[in-house]
Amino acid sequence: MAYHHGDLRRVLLEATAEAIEENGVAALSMRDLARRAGVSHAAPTHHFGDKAGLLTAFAAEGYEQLAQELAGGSFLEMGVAYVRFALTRRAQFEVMYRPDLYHADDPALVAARAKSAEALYDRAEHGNQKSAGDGIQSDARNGNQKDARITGQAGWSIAHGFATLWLSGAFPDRDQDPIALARALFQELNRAPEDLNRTPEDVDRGPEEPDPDELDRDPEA
Amino acid sequence: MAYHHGDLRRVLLEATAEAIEENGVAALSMRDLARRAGVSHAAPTHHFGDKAGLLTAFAAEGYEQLAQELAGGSFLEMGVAYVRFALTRRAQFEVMYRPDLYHADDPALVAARAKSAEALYDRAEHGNQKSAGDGIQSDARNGNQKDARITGQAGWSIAHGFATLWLSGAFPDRDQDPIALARALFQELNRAPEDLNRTPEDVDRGPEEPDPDELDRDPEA
DNA sequence: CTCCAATCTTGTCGCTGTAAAGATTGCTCC
DNA sequence: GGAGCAATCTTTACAGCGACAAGATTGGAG
Repeated sequence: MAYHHGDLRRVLLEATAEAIEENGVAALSMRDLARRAGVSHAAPTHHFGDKAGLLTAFAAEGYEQLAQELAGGSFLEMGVAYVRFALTRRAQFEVMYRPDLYHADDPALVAARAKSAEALYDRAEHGNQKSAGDGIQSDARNGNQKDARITGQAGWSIAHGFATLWLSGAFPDRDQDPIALARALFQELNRAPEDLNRTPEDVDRGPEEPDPDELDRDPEA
Repeated sequence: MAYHHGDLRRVLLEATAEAIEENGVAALSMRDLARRAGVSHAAPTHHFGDKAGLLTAFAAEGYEQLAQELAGGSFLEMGVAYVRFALTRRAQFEVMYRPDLYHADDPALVAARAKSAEALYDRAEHGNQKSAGDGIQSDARNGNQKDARITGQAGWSIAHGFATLWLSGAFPDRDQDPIALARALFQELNRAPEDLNRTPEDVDRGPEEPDPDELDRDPEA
């Protein structure tokens, strides 16, 4: 174990995920990470400045990974991918949404976070290419960007809420497949939003001409 | 500041909320609470055993309060009440859903948590008395308890997800009224679930006779 | 009035994060 | 190839933390 470890930074980030998954983020300790990496207790500080710095890098990496896994697929599949990410990369997920743990204004982190948020809203806005009947659909048909954001935030909320509730053990069906349950919950999202009486501010937002690439409205039911 | 403080336990619980709202739960310190209460550093331990014990009592109190604020009102209003609770009693809310911070098997806490969960599911099951057209409705019309649980979990998820995302600053519209935004998101929940093709296991769950107290199905759209 | 149990204090221990200063190494430039 | 330099890691030190043990103080029951 020489002075130059090779890629201590990377090793520490992986040890972070490991440690959090084992003992929770509250019990995370820099010195424990150093021990796991076989390095002196002050070595981690050199790479990340302080504990918040470590978690900043950890969260930023998480946002990058999330943005990547969110790319492609329908709106519904994006929700599924969101939940899958939360359950698979549990440690990253838990840190990402606890901004009191890291430097929330770090440029790299802000950029990564914006990237994944963009994926979320983009899908809500540009609609759902291939899953007519999936349960989650976009509001792009009326070209209303505000509705798209509402749709995106609703989908984000239900996916995020399910993931956190599941992870915290709040749901009773612990033996069930969480992904299947998540799909069932997504079905509860609006499928026929044309009966939503929109508020006046929504309407004057733009002309209501139907979208040319409207292809996800199926006449069933 | 005599030996018998009066109601140190209560004072400490209130100081806990204060400290968490100021510096986040990660920075919470028993010794700081003692300082706030004007008491020696070991006094809190006597009342709660350890830090996890303090947070156990704190979370249990939170679940009690939540159950209380969830009582009464429509299914939609319950969602609103949930969000309002999360934003108002932020410290309690943050601790409640971090079971790694407290003794999750504590009897008092388990009871309190069950009480609020019961309120959630009950409303989903027994339906929505007064808000036909509110956007969230129960599935009780087909007497299917599984659907009711799905409905309840979907509502819980979207409310919980919105609350946590809002609190973590994930949404861009920080200036907007969060309660109004929450209402808008709840509108995205299913209003016409009769077009949901239910799976076979759902169907054989019981006879499909319509509920006698069916009163929230409006024929619009 | 006495005694006891509840309450709070004091002192101590090992652990933590952070900072400062020193040791070792690899790389660059001459 | 050798000097110097910057990056990397170690060592040492310190204050704050949670937890424990032992002692001081108090209110109330008998």
